[in-house]
Amino acid sequence: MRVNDKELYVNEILGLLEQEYPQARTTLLYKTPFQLLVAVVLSAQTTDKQVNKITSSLFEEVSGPDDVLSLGITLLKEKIKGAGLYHQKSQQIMETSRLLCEKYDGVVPQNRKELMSLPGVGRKTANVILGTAFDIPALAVDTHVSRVSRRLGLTAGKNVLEIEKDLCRVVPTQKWSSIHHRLINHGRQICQARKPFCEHCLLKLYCKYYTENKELPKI
DNA sequence: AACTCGGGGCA
DNA sequence: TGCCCAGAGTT
Repeated sequence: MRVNDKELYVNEILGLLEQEYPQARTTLLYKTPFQLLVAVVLSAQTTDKQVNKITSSLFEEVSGPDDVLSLGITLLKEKIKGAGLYHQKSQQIMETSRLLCEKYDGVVPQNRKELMSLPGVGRKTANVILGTAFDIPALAVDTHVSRVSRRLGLTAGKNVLEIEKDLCRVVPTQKWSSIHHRLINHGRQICQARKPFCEHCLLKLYCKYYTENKELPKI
């Protein structure tokens, strides 16, 4: 497929996704970049429903890293109980808050290197923050995005870096944060790993696994 | 690339 | 019960 055809193809897919998911905002609750950071850290191995339950009360008291410090590790752990892996996450959030206050004047940095130096913040979380809170072009590739991208033939890569690189070539990154949420919603609601609802999928004619009747990658 | 970490919701 | 969830860190 030529590059122009590929762009056309991607634009058609993005148009259908926009039609399916008109609202282009995150399902995660947050008002400050720091709250987004905490919400994304909590979301590992935890359903967004559970994350929202925790953050809706936590964020009444916590809006910046200094609030976490004054809360203390014991109360913090108590408040995020219910998230998966909350023992290590409470320590990571505490340490990250301490680093932000001491080295970054309490402000969440706006570049990937510094973000990833914070405990609990990996490449995916860093890219979500850059793209969503700061509107900086950054593609956050998680399991849903990688699965949907592979099924639609937007990438041939398997690991996240390859997929991120492939997507950068075909997706308009200035609109990424909205596209990101749509790909995720599609992956969670329709294009599920084990039981995809292909009959309800607006994109099925673009899916090589559907049209070629191949076995779906189940990631 | 494989492995560990592990609370809670849901069938 | 068994499976899964908007991952990161270490080896």
